[in-house]
Amino acid sequence: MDKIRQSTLHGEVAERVRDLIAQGVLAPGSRVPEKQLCEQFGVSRTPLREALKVLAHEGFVELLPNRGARVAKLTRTTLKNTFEVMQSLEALAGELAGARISDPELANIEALHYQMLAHYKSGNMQEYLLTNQQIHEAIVVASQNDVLIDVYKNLNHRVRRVRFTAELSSDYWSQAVSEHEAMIEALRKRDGKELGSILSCHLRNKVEVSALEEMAE
Amino acid sequence: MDKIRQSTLHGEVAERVRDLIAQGVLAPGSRVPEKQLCEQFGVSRTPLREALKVLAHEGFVELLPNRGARVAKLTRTTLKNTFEVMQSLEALAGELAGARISDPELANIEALHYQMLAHYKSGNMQEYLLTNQQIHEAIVVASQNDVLIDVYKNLNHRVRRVRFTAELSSDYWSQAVSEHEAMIEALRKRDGKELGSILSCHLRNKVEVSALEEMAE
DNA sequence: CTCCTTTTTTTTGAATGCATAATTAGATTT
DNA sequence: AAATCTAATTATGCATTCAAAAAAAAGGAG
Repeated sequence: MDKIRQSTLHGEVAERVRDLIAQGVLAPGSRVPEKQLCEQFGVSRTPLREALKVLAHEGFVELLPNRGARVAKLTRTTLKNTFEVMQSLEALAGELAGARISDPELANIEALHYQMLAHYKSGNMQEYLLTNQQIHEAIVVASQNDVLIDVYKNLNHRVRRVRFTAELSSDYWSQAVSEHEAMIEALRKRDGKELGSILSCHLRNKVEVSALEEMAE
Repeated sequence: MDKIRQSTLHGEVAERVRDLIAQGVLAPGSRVPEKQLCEQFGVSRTPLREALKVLAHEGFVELLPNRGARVAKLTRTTLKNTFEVMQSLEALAGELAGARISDPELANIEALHYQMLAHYKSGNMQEYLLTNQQIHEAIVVASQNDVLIDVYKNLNHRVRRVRFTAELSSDYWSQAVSEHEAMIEALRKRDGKELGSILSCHLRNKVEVSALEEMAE
């Protein structure tokens, strides 16, 4: 069952702006052109500004007094800090998922896992990273902790713009894959403790950080 | 050095509304009276509504289409989930703080610890809980991870309205105190691993949850 | 008196308006 | 021509206005 899509105008606008930032259309450090975006979206400044307030709170933009919103730069430090927190949240998610995951959810993750392996074999980095990401998200969802899911998704959003652009070294890549094997094994045994500790050591984040660090700031 | 206090009107308003919710002036489930609050704060509806969008994103209020904002109810489940995440974040904070805490920060936490012990001895629950809270916050700050600090503070905000109203049983209370002793010990040794594991087992949250559960929803 | 319908009032969501601050463009001086 | 000062333009922050929706009040039937 899907969540009720509460369509609020400012919410729609926020999502569009988030996309523009993620896609790099709005460059880090650049100002957010209110008027132009209003025309582009066909809305007045009110809902756009409401959206900007939310985005500022989320860390996507910075509000400078009397000079509007600027796209926030993703510094190396912030990126590292974000991954640090996400890793910890994933560890918690793994622990909880071990106890709470449903059979269909497990089956879905297994399916994703084999997909991911296929992408690994064929060397398709883009697809690999996407599927990898979906697995991690699925584990978080399986935690059944709405607050956790919420916070995780928000952090994930923030780093979206540097995601999927990384080049993994083959060493790290193969290690990440073997860790994923262990994760699936732990999940099948519904061993949350084990899954949690694998995830908290899982160096996916570290890999990405090292690969992405140069992109930030 | 304190952060630059960027005073935005909507930010101020958001804080005021948060306070009203925390203090119970705005009851859970009740509607947020825009007009009245505007008069009370002496601002127009624009900044108030901007604040409400942010508060909705933070989980303080819910926005219902064409019927404005309602104060979000803090259900037992949400409360439990929130503490679950906070506990995990504190564990991470402890780990990081062990490696990164500065001498003045440590001294400050030690001072707070003795204060807390004094409140324990004199049976002053209110002051005890407040100081206890300050210690946990100080550890989070000592992690030097801005993202972590940010997320933690936000979650802390959300549960503020049920904080400091709990009645702890003396058993739990004494155990919590002894755990705090161990925490301080670990901090002195700058043993992040140890501190992290103490915090992740620390049942302060559980205690509060059990005491607070009846208050929620 | 209770329940339902219709009208009035209030509230909400979003656009517009306006004063102030910031930016740009142009003029003046060196 | 470079630099500084001034005027025009534009952008921003907040208040106000307006149409549509919801809530409340008044009226009428059973």
